[in-house]
Amino acid sequence: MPLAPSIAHQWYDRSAKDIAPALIGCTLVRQFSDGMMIRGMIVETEAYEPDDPAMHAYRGKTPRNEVMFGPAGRAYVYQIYGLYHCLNVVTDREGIASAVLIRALQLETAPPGIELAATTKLERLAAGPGKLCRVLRIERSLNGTLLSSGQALWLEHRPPQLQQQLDTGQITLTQTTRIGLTKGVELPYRWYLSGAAAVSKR
DNA sequence: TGTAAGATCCTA
DNA sequence: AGGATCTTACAT
Repeated sequence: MPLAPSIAHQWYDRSAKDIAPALIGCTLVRQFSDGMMIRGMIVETEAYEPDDPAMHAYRGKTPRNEVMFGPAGRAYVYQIYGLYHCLNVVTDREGIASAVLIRALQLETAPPGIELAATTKLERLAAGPGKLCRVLRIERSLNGTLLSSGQALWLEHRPPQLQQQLDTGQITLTQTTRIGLTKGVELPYRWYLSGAAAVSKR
């Protein structure tokens, strides 16, 4: 089976609310310097738009958020609550701050070195933005990483079979409001794969 | 230089 | 419902 190419940077050059649902079903790949890989299917995303009060760049450019003003197809990684990291894909044209938060992954296999206790299901290991960054060892050093084959992180398109299931309605996406915010709470910018066990919250 | 809030997660 | 834990942004 040939290797799937990573998603090209031009693909991300649209608004976050267009990209967020399109990323559901795509595969996130984390590759380490020794060649080890962890792969998981994206099952939950949230969009953050320039005119969105919940967006980190709502009040302009700062050192933390400047990656979001750059070209699409890079990683925006920040630390939250002093304990966790969150991974975003930068979207839209250069100069427009816009990003998609990756909220949950369905891992393909248990990551090496992580023992699954009897009570810990694989589906819940990356069910949340902080949890998936912990499992994939994504931290602020990866902020600004180009999402491209051979880098530390990249994305691959939906497998044809999944695309067909979406086209025929066998599988559907749910669109709803975002989680954990105090601003922009009414905006319906969260999407998840209906019924997926790895979704953070239903 | 101080401080309040935060795109989370786990336990009780 | 509360706590862990610390960076960031903005006010003073």
